Amino acid sequence: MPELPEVETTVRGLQPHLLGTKIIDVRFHRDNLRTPLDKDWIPKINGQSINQIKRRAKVILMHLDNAYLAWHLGMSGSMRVCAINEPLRKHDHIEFIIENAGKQRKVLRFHDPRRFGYLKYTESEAELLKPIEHYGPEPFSDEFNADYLYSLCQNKTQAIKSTLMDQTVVVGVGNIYACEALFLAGISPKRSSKRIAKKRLATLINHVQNVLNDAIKAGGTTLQDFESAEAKPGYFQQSLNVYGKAGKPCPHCFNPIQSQVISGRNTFYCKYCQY
DNA sequence: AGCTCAACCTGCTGGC
DNA sequence: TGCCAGCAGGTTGAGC
Repeated sequence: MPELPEVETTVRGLQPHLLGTKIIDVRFHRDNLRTPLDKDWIPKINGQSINQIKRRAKVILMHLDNAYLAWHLGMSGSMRVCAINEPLRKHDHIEFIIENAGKQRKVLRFHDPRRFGYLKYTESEAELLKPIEHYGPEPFSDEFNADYLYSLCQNKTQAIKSTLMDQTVVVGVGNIYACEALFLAGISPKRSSKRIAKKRLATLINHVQNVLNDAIKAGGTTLQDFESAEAKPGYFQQSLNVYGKAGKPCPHCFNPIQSQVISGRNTFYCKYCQY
């Protein structure tokens, strides 16, 4: 997926098209994504307006008049708004027909080849947030600071990269941006979390924030499956330093970038610049 | 308690 | 050219 910048880009792209519009109809083109799709609520949301669209962690939250929706893009999901007569693409699993104040209709489509995404309907905000209530702070919040991260790391022997990708520690950092932030901070992804000085963790936090911010500004990283809400590709991939660059020269020292699986995920780093 | 790994699914790429 | 193994941005839960 879409890591945090891609989800944020999607939210920003959807807002101008969807806010204030009314849901006319919902169509499912299959029965299940990661979890079964429950059709019972469809009649309940027809006629409701979309009043708010926001992001928490990697989840897109929509507030309707009397209901809430949580969308997760999984590993390959994307959402786009298009003309109502545009032909369905393969893997367009969900459609929301929407109508604006001028009675013009468009369609919101959820596309997800690998079907790791989900759509959840609830009628209370508490229930909406339940699946993500154990999550850690947002990476841009004041809560995500060196004191916080240092104290958490004290009882963790696992690799710092695994800690960084743990959504209960901080949300939104996936494999790409974990690799990139660790490279910029000069910290080896394999280093035990408890063996990193607080000052270095402060540097790491800065780079996590910078890397995510730059990616949001660039409209998200486009790999194979990501498309932003208006189906324009993002451009951040041009500025990746190490991710996916095994064997290519390190931008700092020109030695070849290494790759190694850490906690089941391929990890890219420079063994000379990161320790 | 902390950590690792498999599983969920399809599509693309690279090697033979 | 064509086939097939391997790999891909996330998350969860089982098992060590």
